[in-house]
Amino acid sequence: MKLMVIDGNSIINRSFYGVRPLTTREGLPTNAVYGFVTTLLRLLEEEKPQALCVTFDRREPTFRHLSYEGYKAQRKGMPEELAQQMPLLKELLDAMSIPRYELAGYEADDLIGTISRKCEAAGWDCVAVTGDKDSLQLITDHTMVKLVSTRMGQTTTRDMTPAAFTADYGFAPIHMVDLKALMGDQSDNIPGVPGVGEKTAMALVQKYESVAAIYAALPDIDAKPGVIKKLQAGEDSARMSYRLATIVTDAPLDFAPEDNLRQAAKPQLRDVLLRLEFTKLLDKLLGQVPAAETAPEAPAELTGTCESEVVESAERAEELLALWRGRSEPVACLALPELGGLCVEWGPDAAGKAAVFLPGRLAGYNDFLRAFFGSEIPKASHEVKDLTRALLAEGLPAEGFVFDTALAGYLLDATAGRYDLEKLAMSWFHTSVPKAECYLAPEAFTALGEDPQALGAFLSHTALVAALHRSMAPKLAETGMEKLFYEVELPLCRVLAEMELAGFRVDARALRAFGETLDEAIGQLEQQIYAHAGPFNINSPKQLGEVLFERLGLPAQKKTKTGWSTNAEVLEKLRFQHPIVDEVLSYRQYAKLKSTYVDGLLKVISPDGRVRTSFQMTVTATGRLSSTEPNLQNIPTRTELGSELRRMFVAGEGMVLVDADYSQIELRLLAHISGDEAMREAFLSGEDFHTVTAAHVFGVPLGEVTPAMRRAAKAVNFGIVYGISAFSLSQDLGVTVAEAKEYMEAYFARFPGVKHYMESVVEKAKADGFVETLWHRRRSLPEIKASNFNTRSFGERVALNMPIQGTAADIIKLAMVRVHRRLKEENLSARLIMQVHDELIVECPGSEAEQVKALLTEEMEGAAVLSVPLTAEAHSGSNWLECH
DNA sequence: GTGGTCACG
DNA sequence: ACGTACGTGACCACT
Repeated sequence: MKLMVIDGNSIINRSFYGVRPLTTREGLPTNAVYGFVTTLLRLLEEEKPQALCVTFDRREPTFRHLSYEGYKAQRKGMPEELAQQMPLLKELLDAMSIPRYELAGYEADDLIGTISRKCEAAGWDCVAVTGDKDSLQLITDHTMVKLVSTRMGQTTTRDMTPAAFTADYGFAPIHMVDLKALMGDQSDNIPGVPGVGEKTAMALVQKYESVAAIYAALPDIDAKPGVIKKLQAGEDSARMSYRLATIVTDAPLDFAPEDNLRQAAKPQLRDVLLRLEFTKLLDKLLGQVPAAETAPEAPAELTGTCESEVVESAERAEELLALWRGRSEPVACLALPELGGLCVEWGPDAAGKAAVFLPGRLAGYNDFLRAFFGSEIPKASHEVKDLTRALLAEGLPAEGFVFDTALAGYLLDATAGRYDLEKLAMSWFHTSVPKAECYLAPEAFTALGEDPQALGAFLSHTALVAALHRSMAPKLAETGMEKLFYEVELPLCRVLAEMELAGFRVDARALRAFGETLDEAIGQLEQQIYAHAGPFNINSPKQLGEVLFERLGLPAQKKTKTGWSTNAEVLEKLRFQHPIVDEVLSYRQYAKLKSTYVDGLLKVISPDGRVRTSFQMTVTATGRLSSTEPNLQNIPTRTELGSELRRMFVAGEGMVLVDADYSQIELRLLAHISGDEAMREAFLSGEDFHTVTAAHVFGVPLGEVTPAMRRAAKAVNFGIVYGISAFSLSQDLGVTVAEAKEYMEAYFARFPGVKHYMESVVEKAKADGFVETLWHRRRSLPEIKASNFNTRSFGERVALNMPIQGTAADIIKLAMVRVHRRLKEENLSARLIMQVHDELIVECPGSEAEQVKALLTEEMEGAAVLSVPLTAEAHSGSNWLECH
């Protein structure tokens, strides 16, 4: 029989430092528990013990403390994020029916020592799992130590048997104590013999085996005179260290190996795993329990109380529409891709009723959609922007959306990353729902009406939308985000849906021609580079690094995880050392333009000559939109060659583009939010802001500000918005850290309100655990309380940046809704087609250009009232380069 | 799938 | 002493 005993503290510690940070939706750290469980599962697989238990340290002073006060005095308390996870782990072990042992006054390894001896006495084998080399003294023919070590993120174990130990150390395991007694152990505060280190101690133990034998033979031992002297002087310390290093094997522990035989997990295991949000482990740990039995333990409104029907007659559909009209509570609705089916769930509060509408089963399906989505029946749905786009694409109306569970989930936790219904069920109700593939997989999708499982999944997701709405809506009110949600994000869905459908006209011919020019340049540069270094793949940072820094011997500047850094900043510094460097820089620039922009865009131009981006509303942590497939928010502008691409983005036939952008909105928000008088005046003066700042910081009149002074002031201005440090500023400006520090000090002296804002926002973030924008958009910030310096510093920079970047995002989103509304009200055929964070683009007939310019400026400037002017400038032109 | 690089605000 | 700007997405090489 075999028992495995795990050193709980040792393994959870390793997991904490070895596993990337993980938290639940509410910010509870779980990485150490996760690491522990995965390690445990692997060990069980490897050893297949019949019995299993875990030991823990107690905080109380140990037996060994009593004999030596300094013992472990230097051990630091565990970090808060780890301490929080200890009770979680214990709860999880209990749920898994794994016995755990702790005893006041004893450490985990004392308990392991005791347990291993009791196992042996009962005729059992014992496997002790720990990362602590101390325990190697416990190794016998029947006790093996599985030594866990973490190297470069990889956890490995070594089976230490008597043979393995002796091969490593050259003496028997029991003399590990003697080794420790001589060499000491910093981390355990065992002094050892002063002046005797690992080498000397190893040699002594290998020769004489024990401390007792060494001192018995002194001074006639085979060692240098100096060592003998140190041994003589350190005898007391050696004997005391011997006691300290000896693991207790007779702790008063009520233990019998057979009490630890593996047992079935307790029912609450499911709850514990759900609370920890260990979705992936759920299947593994609940093991062979059939799927039906692990079906969702849904909140009341999600369980079997839902009556459902597949609607098959126009009369019934009419009846239902009549029933829903005039409701104040929304119905929940979920549509299949391309409107291939619709499920509507309604009912008083919890008990739901649901109806499914399918094109194959309901004659007049399209008419029903038109009536349903053309009505004011209030609707809660999931990913309203996409549904709206699907409806509009079919020429159908899209009215009455009053809630979006994905969008609400995002506002309530902007860093969660995913907001699909499966994830929301987990994080909001700690329950699992069937996977969306159940009804989205091609087979299920086509046969939805005949497949009860697919239909059931579709229904339960719709019911989930209803349940989420009931839980989320009050939370939006509590957090002050109602206005942001109902007046900005939700109406924005319609605006973005229309923008995505509209697309942006691209001149494919010009683009192809540009591509050919680039190709020629790329080919030439390639030949020049090969002439210096022979052929290699210039696109491979690895090969390029080898060529530059090994073959050509250029001085390497920075390293990355995997090799030499070859980025533009590094190459810039090497430009004058070898002609190849400039060629590589040019090559990179051309290759980027060709592959990402020319080829990338050509691939996605629709037959009508337009590209259609997707705007993501639930991606960024600050509230900005993002743009994908293609990303139209990073079309080049900073270099002349790159900005040529903007010439290819053109207005449609007979149309023009009107582009309007906010002028320095983030710095204006800094002035507004911080309330700094001098900064506000700088904006009110109407002079160039960076120049005014420079005049203040350097104490010179406006007319005497040099370009270098302006550049420095500008860098500090942006630095403040990003959460500045003197180091980064110095890098940015190419000055010393000391000079950068001087700039910052001068800046803060002139703008004390900004300094005060920076301090108070960080302080408030620490108190609240989150930061927010003027419209109460929120970002939770568990990092700001972290014990790790870098993590915490990151949290502080985010605390400074998010309210500014996020408020700018709030404002332009509101402006988009306002612009959209005004364009409609004024019966213009102009339409919004792009947003790039502080810039909006409208496409309109040439005749509307002047009116649209005025309208854009007015609605953008009027979107917020700040204590400084908020200004936007509009230009028109036939392509993006011309109008920006 | 991850890391390096580079395009944008 | 720590190692540094904030927020994104696409492409390429390489595992």
